[in-house]
Amino acid sequence: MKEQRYSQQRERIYQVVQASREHPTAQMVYDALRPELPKLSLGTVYRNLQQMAAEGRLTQLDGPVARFDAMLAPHTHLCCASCGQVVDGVLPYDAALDRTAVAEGWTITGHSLIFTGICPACAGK
Amino acid sequence: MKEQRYSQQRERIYQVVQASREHPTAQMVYDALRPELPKLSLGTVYRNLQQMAAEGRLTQLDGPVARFDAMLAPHTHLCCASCGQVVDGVLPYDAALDRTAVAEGWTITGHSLIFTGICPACAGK
DNA sequence: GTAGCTGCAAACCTTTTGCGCGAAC
DNA sequence: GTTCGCGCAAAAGGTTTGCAGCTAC
Repeated sequence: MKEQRYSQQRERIYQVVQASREHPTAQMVYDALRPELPKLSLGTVYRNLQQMAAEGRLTQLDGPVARFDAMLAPHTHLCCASCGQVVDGVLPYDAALDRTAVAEGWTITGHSLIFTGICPACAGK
Repeated sequence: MKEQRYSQQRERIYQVVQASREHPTAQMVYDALRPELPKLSLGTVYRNLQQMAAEGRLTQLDGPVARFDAMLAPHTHLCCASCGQVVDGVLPYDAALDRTAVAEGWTITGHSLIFTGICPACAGK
């Protein structure tokens, strides 16, 4: 395992993901930081998000474009089919499911429960 | 709504997705059809998969690369974290969840339950 | 004859990567 | 001083799109 050094950029990227409630994409993080770090590179954002996801410091949400979540406690998500926004769900994550889902030979490490629907903003269009 | 015409390509694309149990990607469908339809274009595969997904004739599975499923009955999926393969899960889909998950102002249309783990093939590496 | 669909190729967007310089230790 | 991280730019997927010709109706 490689030694990891402090970097201002990584800390700010993490803070942006943590402060946001919208599970930002790499591009969103980049845009959010551009005003204060004008020299920031999008490649750096990707590198750090991926690194923190690998460490388990962030969770990566699959989708057409990857989103990141700093809330590590398992929970569910709601995804709007119209605008693509993702918000946290109210239903708790049921870890017991992982035990009942075992299939022949598989080792289950977790699950993701994503509800699809229309968000309030898009419903009124 | 636009009128839709029959096309040999679309039918074969659908049949490939339906016949496969691996939830193929566009590229996989393309490769599968190349021998019999050498002039087939990857763009045509994408266009038709997307069109059938929009119609509800296929389901699109999110991920780093999009996969398609012709099994419309709700069910769960197992995704291998190592090789990325997706297989159908044994646990039935619980439609009742959609009613309990309602958040302020949202209209829920369905949900996706994806288990992550290691498949038998990758476990033995 | 009139749309719709195809094949082809270019464009797009997201994500990854190679490299030389600057920063952390 | 050594190693790691950054910024930059190019490359690498995956997916979409414009267009001219062919096809279903």
